[in-house]
Amino acid sequence: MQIGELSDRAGVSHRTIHYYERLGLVQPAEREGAGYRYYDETALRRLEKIAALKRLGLSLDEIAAVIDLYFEDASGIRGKVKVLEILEAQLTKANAQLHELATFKHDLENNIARMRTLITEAKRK
Amino acid sequence: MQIGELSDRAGVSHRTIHYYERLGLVQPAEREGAGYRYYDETALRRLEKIAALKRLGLSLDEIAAVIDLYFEDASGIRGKVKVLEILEAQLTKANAQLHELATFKHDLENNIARMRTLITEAKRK
DNA sequence: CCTAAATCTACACTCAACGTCAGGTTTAGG
DNA sequence: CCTAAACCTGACGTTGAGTGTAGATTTAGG
Repeated sequence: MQIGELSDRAGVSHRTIHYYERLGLVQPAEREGAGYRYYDETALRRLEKIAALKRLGLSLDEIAAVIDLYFEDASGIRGKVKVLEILEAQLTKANAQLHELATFKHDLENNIARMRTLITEAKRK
Repeated sequence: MQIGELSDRAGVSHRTIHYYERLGLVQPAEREGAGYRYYDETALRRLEKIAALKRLGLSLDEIAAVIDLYFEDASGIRGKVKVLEILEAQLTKANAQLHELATFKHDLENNIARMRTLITEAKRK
């Protein structure tokens, strides 16, 4: 698959893929002859994973630090202790975020109920 | 309280507070005489709320759209239907995010366990 | 009263994460 | 064989969220 199809399927622009490539986030499986990039399915899965991690608020740099965990053979991971530290830091962050998100959701639901009441009252008047 | 104390207590720079003011996120309680900004405790609470919403991934624009819900008298909120739409969209987003975050946390825990095993093995060898 | 610390405005700069544009090459289909 | 569509690189532009700096003013403490 070429970059056009990949970008369509992943829902990102080809320039974004180029950019991610420079950051080491995705690499084409092949680059023969004229220099066209050819990708396999794992590239798509990587882009989807990147999108998911972005939604959680990770920067592209942070993503670069962990993305290989999802795709590389476990035994091939270098600097395991370092990676472990990153993961544990992220876990702590994730827990805090879960807590905040739950609170936020609760507040939202309260506010929505409040808004509904106000709107109904305003209409009745 | 002046901007220096506020920025210290909120853990943001005074430049950031100026910036937030331009976006309508915080306003000084008073601006008498020489133009110095004087804040009350609610300003601090607003800054803390802003930080919390940022941690959830809201942009400053999105925050501007809802921050008043937390501080303004409910009956004073203009454009209630609009606000309701924003809130409901955010609730949907929050639910999706909760789900993703839970998955992410689960993956993290698995990966941490995996790293631990690999490190232990490497040491024993 | 005087000076150092705090504050003011305004403009410029940074950084991440892209998008746009220009000019050139390559490939697939009629 | 030819041309439109897809691709390439490189340079520059943009947006969001600030940070830095300069020059002027103000205020508080000795």
